[in-house]
Amino acid sequence: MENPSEETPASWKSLPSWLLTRAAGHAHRLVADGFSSLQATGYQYRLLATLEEFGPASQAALGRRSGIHVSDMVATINEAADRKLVERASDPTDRRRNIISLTAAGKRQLWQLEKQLAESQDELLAPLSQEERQRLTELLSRLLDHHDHHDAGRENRLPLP
Amino acid sequence: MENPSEETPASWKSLPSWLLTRAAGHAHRLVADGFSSLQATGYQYRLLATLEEFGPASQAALGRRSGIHVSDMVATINEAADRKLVERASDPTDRRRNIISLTAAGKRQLWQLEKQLAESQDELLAPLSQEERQRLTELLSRLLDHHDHHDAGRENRLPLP
DNA sequence: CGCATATCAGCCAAACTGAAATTC
DNA sequence: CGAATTTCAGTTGGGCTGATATGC
Repeated sequence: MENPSEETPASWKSLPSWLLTRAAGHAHRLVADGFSSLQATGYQYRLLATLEEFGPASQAALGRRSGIHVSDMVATINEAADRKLVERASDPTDRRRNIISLTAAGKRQLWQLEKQLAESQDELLAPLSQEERQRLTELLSRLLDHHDHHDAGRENRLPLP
Repeated sequence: MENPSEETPASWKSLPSWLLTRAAGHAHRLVADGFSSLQATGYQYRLLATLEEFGPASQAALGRRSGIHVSDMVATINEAADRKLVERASDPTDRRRNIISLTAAGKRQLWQLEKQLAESQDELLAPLSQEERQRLTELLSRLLDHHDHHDAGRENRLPLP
């Protein structure tokens, strides 16, 4: 989507799910554009930020902490390791595991990304006052709390044949 | 993403862009699941709703009104036509155009989808009061107004070499 | 001529699934 | 043995681009 620009109508365009989806689209574009100016993606940022916040960890643990799927984590780490932003070392105490850690270059890259990210948030929220920003954040948090704790354990409860 | 469920932390998880993206994810899942129980997708719904609201039109016009890309519109109409939900007739006054119109079956399907959609909205907003729902809607609308009218005419203004 | 229309082929990022090999 | 970990290959739905053929 993302270019009505000609005719503009329609009932469903005021539905909360639509507004949310579109707003998220703008947010995603702003953030992704900011990141790409530093040759990074959302996955790259989340990997680095999780490493800095919780320290070195196995790929599986990083996946759980960052919400990145294990199989995507492999590719994300591959790229970060190629660019010397993280290091992969095998865990001597458990030979299934790799221990991933942040390099100095990775930390510098993370700072850049955080700066970019802050600017993106500001651009995203530009039309809202401080109070409004806070109210939006609070409403969205309430929504997420509900659905995260409530929809958890959904999925495989299908009506079996 | 969509299953933290083990460890739960992280600074960036309170950023507006993140909250928005996640909330939109839940919204999308709820709506898509509802639609899929009627063998439909968002594109199918948007096509039918646009046809009902504005009447028969060419594929290009439907694309502009619904925000569905012309090339996706082709596939969407193909499927709807196969299922007799819409009819394709070539425009006698302009032989480039097809005129697409809603069939009776298409209208019935649209009603079902609208019912489903209303339920999804309610499930999505379950944790919010009426006033809160309205405030959320209003804040999101403000965000969209700004970015729709403001980011329009961005893209190809790159810093040339 | 330049423009609009319909169609087709393919790309992209993000979130997935499924399966295999290895080690605990 | 069952369970966890890493890896690879593939899929999905939504939003795209680019090219082509045709008619205005």
